[in-house]
Amino acid sequence: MIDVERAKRLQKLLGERALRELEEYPDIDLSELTYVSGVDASYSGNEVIGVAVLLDALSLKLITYSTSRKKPQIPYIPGLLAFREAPAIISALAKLPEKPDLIVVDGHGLSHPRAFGIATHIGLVLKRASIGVAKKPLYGEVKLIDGRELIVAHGRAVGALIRHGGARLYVSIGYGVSLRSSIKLVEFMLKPGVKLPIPTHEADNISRKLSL
DNA sequence: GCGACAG
DNA sequence: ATCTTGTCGC
Repeated sequence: MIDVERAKRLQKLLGERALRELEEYPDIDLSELTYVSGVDASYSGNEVIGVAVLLDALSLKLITYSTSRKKPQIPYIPGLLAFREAPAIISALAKLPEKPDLIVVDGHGLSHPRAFGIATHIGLVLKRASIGVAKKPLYGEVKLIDGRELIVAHGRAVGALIRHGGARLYVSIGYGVSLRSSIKLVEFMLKPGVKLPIPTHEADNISRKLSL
């Protein structure tokens, strides 16, 4: 079992670092990407099932996927989701035949109480660009800026609320890619009739079947 | 103390 | 996340 207070202190330390480096995160154009991954987790009995799908970045077609099962080392606590799901997800990502250029995570990135949500956590551990896409808000205020609904947290614009087919998606910077590009890339990965970006939708799909 | 609270 | 009945609407 993980020490909750220790985990929060670690997040605060790494989150402050992430906020400092935020300005240096580069714009990343779709043309620079070859592979993109979508990750998700589900549960079966007392195990966390991590799923990582590998897609062609341009066509968004599924190439393959991998999974990993782990015993949760902590109960679900809002703000500490990564300590519960990231181990299985990172393990699954390591099994893919190719390293993705971008990882789309089911959950928040910098729109987190200590600026260190699961998307940022996974991106930093693997040193890969990542974006968080959550179905519900967690932390930060939505403000209209330049005609866009941005998520402001820790004094900075770290994400955006994107309305898609009646639903709302809370997109936030994960790691290594600017907010501007994160929004643009997620919008590209959204398709009519599918609630989530294709990468996480595919991971969700597979993840759900494996928990049965 | 009260309410909020990703998956 | 997962467990679950009925109900509303195309």
